[in-house]
Amino acid sequence: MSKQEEKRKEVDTRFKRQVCFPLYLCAKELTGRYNEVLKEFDLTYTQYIVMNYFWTVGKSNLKDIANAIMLDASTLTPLLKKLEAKGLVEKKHSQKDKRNLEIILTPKGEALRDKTLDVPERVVQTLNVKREDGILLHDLTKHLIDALREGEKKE
Amino acid sequence: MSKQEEKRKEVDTRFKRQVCFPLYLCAKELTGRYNEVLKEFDLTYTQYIVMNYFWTVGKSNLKDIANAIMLDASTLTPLLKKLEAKGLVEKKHSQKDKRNLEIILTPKGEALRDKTLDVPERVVQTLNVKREDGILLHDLTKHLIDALREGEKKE
DNA sequence: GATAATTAATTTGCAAACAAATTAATTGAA
DNA sequence: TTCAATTAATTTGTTTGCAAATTAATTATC
Repeated sequence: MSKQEEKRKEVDTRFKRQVCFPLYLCAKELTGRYNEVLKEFDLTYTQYIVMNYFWTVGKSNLKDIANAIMLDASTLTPLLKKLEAKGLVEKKHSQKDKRNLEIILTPKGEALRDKTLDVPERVVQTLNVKREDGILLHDLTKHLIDALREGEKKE
Repeated sequence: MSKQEEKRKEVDTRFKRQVCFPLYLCAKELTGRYNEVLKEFDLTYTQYIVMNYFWTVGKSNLKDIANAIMLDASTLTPLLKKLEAKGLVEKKHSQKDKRNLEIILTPKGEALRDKTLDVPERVVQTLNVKREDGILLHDLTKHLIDALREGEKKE
């Protein structure tokens, strides 16, 4: 085996053995930072993600949200109950199909949008990451997610 | 504002607004794949991480593990109890300092090492990611984690 | 040497997160 | 049309994960 081949094998092994761990740590740390900033709005990171979905897409039903943000329906049921308890969303069963749960923003939920506009910026400020690294990280993870979802379709 | 400046601002905003979400999804998906593969060894991803720590470092105490893999002590207490119940580790209070909980691998825990050697490889095979992308992702997240830990020290 | 401060681990309480089972409503097939 | 299959959401059970409070042991201070 040539030196180059050995090197490639070593890097390969490193990748295979550890690629998940730093990723897992990063995600955990970053959502932690979000949670700190979001505390002032009485939101958790996941709740914030769901609210972002509403702010972007508007009203929706549980299944579509679950699909869009890749969360299990059984995770969303209690989460939406909490958002409802906070007066941010309202739920009602669809007339067309009573199985469907339609969820809409309340005025209070709508109003929260502007108040939280600078949250991502505030989080990024607490990390000392170079802009290029951040963009690269974003693109890579986005690309990976797209590939995974593409893969799921075929199966 | 020049076209280039506008572009930079747009990318900046995109980074600030979304860098966390794809990362969060990737980590969730990847740990999910690990969990699928690890089911056959009756291990969860986090339990596997802790076992990896023992396989690399050897015996340790709760605080050092918590620090090394960035998990709260209160997360590890029940996890170690489960590993103990499975007969993979043993716990005993240190003679020198009775507050310290020393944890060591049992022969069964030691033996599991070889059996799980190809787990990372099997997980990577289920993703269709290019080797370079994987290495890049690894390096970026590792770098980010290092920066975050460095930042913590100063505070 | 007694007491205060610190430290290591545990406990408690709460919020994800998913798998598997269940319920209720709709669609499809005989 | 009736009954089976499918679908949307919920419930149940288990594991993470952290924050805050607690317990037990050690170290520091007076």
